[in-house]
Amino acid sequence: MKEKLYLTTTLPYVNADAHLGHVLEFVQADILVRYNRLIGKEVFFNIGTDEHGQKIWKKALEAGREPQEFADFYAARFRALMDSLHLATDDPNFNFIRTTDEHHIKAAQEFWRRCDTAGDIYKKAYKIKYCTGCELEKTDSELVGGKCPLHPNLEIEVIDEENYFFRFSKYQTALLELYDNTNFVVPAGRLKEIKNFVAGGLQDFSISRLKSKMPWGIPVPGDDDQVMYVWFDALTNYISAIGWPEDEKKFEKWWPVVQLAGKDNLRQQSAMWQAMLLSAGIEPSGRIIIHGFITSDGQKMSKSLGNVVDPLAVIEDYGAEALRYYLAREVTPFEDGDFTLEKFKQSYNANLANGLGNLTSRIIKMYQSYEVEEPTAELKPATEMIGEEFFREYRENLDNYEIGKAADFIWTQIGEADLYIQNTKPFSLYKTAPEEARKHVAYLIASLWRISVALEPFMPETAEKIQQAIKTKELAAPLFLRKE
RNA sequence: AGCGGGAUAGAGGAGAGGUACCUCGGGAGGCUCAUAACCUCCAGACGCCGGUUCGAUUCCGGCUCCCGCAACCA
Repeated sequence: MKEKLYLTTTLPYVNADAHLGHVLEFVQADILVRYNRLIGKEVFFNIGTDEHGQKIWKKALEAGREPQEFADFYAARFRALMDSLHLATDDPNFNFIRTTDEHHIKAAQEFWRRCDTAGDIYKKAYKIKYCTGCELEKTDSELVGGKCPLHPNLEIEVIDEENYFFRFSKYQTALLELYDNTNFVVPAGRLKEIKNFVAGGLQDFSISRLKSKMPWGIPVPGDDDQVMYVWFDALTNYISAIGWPEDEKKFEKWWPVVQLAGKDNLRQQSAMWQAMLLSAGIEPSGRIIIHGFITSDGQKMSKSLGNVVDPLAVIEDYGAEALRYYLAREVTPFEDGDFTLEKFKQSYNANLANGLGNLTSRIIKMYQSYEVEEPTAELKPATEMIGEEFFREYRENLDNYEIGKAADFIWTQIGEADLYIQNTKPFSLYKTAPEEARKHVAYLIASLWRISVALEPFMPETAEKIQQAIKTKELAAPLFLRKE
């Protein structure tokens, strides 16, 4: 039987277009998905959009549109982005979930019932601070001297709202036990962080909102006045995506999940969600992999700083393959990584144009000019080849989610091929000893083929182009032209 | 206050108890298959103060400076 893997990203909240952070996670996920398929696993790949909640409701109101219409608009744009990024969307085990899908709504409600049956949901009055000037809830951190900084002449009102709460506190011990599995959260530093947090004590959190104030959510079963708070609803997507609750067979086949999430999601994914699963009587997630943020010139990207990079613009100028390359190799998988257009261009020119692209051109040119025979025995299918000793280091890195190090392996091979050409000089040898020259070129073709195999998870289209060029002895167009 | 991460050539990154590596940039040379590409060589660095050690940039302690997080923002 084939080994299985269920991998999911965090669902982005669709109140705006995707930014580079989302794209980083999508690309990391896609590389892991493609790699695991390459080594022979059957992989279910879940990705999608989180569509309920106050922010979307408000934005829709402001725009004078229905929240669903608003969510549809952004969901379609996110879905289109998946293809623009060359994600493996044509695989039957690719799933794009929307939290407004009928099936997901039913699953979220059933999940609620299970937690309720377990005695983990209760109603209590919940005090919020409210500024009548802003007509908004305020948190303590937003207040200055106990008053709203925008309306210092008004008193902050305290409003009591009855909401449902989830007994998070009940699961402290169970969570700490879960963290005894030292690989539950990767990297280790993040596991330590969440351990410390949970050990410090947990407070129950609210999981519903008054429908009269904010109707855009999944109805709470058995209470027409309340809708689910968006987190409670959204987290259940990881199980509803694989058929929970009614398709037990499918669920059993894929669960537990390996999740990718940003460092801001550490608590939600590795503590809150796990407690919810325990409450509902479902086995916890398999693993949570936490990545960092993309900064720009060392600073958080933000509209006010004007340093936001639009992923679509980068794809427009350089192509998705180049963006995938940068995110995979120049951004460390677990720490923050920096992205500026300047750095991007530099890396593109050095590694894609001068490196991979130029190497491919020079090898293919000699291959066709010197009438070299195809080294057929060396051009084995990728799925067969990837298990060879040659790729051991590459596989070990990807098995440990070390995406950048696996990419380094590929570029080491590229460097060695360039050096091999320099040392054996087939281009001058061809004049005096053409057979010798042909042997060297055949060797180079085999190297280039191996490079293309390793490249598949990272740059699927480029890998395909290289293999085509080898098969047809013809490079249709240079892979990556230098940008000035 | 607390928690976490970081400080490595001009810039950006990797690294390991004992010749400190890579990319870009600077200098010199080589090659002509290639996308002014590719190859070789040269110059240039481990924040500060202690400790452990035969030996620390790497381990430990302190200091200085930066950057996150601080309950639901990838």
